[in-house]
Amino acid sequence: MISNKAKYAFRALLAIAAEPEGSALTSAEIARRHAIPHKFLEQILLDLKKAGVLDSRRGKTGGYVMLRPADTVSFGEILRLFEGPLAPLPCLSRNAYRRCEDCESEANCEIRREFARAYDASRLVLDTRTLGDALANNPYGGDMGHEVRKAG
Amino acid sequence: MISNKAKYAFRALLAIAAEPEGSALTSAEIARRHAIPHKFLEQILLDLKKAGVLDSRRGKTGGYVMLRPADTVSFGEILRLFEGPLAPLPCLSRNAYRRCEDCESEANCEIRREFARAYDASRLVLDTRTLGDALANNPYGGDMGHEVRKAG
DNA sequence: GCCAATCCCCACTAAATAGATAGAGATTAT
DNA sequence: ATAATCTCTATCTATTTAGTGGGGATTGGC
Repeated sequence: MISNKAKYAFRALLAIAAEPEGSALTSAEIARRHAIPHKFLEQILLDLKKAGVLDSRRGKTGGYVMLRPADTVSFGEILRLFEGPLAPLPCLSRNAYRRCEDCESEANCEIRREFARAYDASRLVLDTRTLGDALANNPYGGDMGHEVRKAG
Repeated sequence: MISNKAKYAFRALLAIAAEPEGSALTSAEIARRHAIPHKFLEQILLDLKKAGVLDSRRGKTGGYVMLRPADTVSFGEILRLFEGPLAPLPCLSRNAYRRCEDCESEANCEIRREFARAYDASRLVLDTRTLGDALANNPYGGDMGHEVRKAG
């Protein structure tokens, strides 16, 4: 199960990305819409800003906007930001590799071999699908050009 | 990342399943071989017994044996036993479904839709591959008949 | 019958993580 | 000025993880 924090992050990002270009969304409004504790959400949005995903404006007409286009932000990237490595074993993480202390031989480790298969399968999805894909309501992830939302 | 507990469970199961039929393996021996804290491992083996995966004999010649054949025990089953539902969201778990409290419509939830894709991919692997497959060192999971170990 | 080895059961603890809550400071439009 | 917003730091509580520890029950060998 993913954490509430990560789920809140996705809810917020999808709301911000769905906003018309140039128009900012406040943390209070996002919190209200999705019943997210406001101060908790502020921390999350701040993390997303520090990670270079969001930009923000302060003051009366402030709020958050996407810094990068929604179709360049993958689900895997956001998940890693809030949950740490996605790999089921430290010895399978490319980004945060650590050897299992009790492992005699990675090449012969049955656990590693089987989990690598599961991890590869889910990573392929998570690192491929983007916020843009999700908003486009496009089950097979084809190129949608400039379109953002396809009517149902 | 999976828990130590789950990892220990896999190490123990693979050791027990690799044993010749009818010969039992003691918790002390498994703990020694794989540097697992003994008392912690005992709890794990007991859980596996209660789940109907292992059987045990007490007393001087005691130890643990597989209750079910290794090729009927999937990685997903063991993982669920120690980690709870594998689904990334409660609303995606078949076995332990719970509605997301803040969700207005599951059918229209972008987060649910995307995570379903990732979950399907990894579940397909975890619920298909068995301890037997892993021990057979058989990367593509074909039928190995009665063979348990294929020489390298 | 006794002993030692083993599994079985239950209680407890220490550290880390999740999920917030709180308060004050910085910036900006009006 | 002021009110609304983002920004930063600290703190708190509950849960989970990863064990540890002390016995009790069962069994085989003597």
